[in-house]
Amino acid sequence: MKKGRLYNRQEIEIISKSAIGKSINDILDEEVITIEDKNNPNKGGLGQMVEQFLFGIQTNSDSEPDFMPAGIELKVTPYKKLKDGKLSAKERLVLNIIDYMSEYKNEFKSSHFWFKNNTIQLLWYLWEPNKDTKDLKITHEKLLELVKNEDLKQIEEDWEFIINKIKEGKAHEISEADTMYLGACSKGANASSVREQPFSEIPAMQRAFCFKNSYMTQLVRKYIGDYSDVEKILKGTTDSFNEFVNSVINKYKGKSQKELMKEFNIDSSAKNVNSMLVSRMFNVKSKLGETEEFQKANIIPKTIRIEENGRIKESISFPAFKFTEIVNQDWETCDLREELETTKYMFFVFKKEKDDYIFKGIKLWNMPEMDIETSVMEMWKKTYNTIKSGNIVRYIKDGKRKTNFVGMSENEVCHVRPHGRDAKDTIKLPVADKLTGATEYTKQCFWINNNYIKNIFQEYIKKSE
DNA sequence: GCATGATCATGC
DNA sequence: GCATGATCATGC
Repeated sequence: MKKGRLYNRQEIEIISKSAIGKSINDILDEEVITIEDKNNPNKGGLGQMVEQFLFGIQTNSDSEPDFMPAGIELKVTPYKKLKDGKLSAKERLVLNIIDYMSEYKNEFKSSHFWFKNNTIQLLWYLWEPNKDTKDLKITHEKLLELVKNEDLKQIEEDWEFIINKIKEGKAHEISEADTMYLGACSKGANASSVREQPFSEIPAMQRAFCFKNSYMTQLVRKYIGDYSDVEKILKGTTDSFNEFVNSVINKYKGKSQKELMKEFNIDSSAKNVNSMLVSRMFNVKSKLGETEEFQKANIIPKTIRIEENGRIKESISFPAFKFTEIVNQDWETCDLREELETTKYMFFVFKKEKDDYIFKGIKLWNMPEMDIETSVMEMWKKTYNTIKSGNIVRYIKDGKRKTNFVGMSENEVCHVRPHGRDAKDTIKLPVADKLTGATEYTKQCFWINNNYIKNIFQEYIKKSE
């Protein structure tokens, strides 16, 4: 029954289910499959091999779905096990390239995106390090029908957002972090892979629609496992994410830190008391950023305090990094770049008035590509070199160590500073520090400069002046 | 006043 | 015990 592209929905389902528990090598060992190319199974990735050896279709770059007339697109996608045992998607799911010159003419349901991807047969395989691709096993399958998907509303909103940027002549400003679930990821060898856009002379980076890594991770946890203890913020409401967030903000806007502490029965001198208040606003037990909706959209909540004079006193910290991991990465694929390119930050603004901080509202923001590829890159590369060369401590004065890490005054956007319990909270260095001989050093993290971040909050700073 | 090193309370 | 979000403390 080799019909290739002509398989119908039921046949696709049967074949997909038959692949579960098998690797490409297992599939090739089976007698049933007799494809001409069976003896040349070395080209392409796992996805192409599955298309070829499981379904008997040749890789193509057709604008149609893989199976016609069934109208089903086939996607083979990896997930992995994290150190803490949780599952996560290994990659974003890349869909079709965005044709800036034509896609804007369509409505969502008549778009090329919809035509190609409205029904996707997913095959998941478990990615494991140091294992031959042909030995990785397919473990789960799922037919993803967008029309029945609980996230369809958000996906359509995301599509509209991207299309609007094209219509505004701003295709060159699109960022994957712009949207919630459906993203526009860069596609091409480097920043010089550009194409024309209809409403501007500026060439725009080639991009494809994708389901963002964070969204795929939630699908993995939902359909493969590990999902039960994830808290939701949307409980017993028909509101969309945005509507719900707005209703919560409006409920608490204008209240002070002291009032909110009283209302939520929090008596704490913790430095992150405002973030505790924010979790309570959303009636979340743990952390707001760990809820299903925030994870799925890759939104990280942060609180920010604006002083009476409009200054933001403190920079914004990231989790501490591991020195040994930094030197094993390069800029193109490092965690920091990945996070900044794909993450949206939801700032909860507290502004100082008299002896209290008033909750003023939120601001959604992601770092512009331009800043990531210049200032952040310079900082990251210098951090890499500092660690790799063992040149961390510059000198010691009054018991305090002056370092060669990138400081605030040196970089417009970000810097490196300690981040731990105290100076004794150390972690292993890949290369001993030349000056002190230390083989461990106080944990550090990347910080976004307070003065850089200030520009984002002009509306809040001006408003009450 | 600002930049930098250091540190705190919490939750799991 | 540790990671995290965040603010404190001090010398120039």
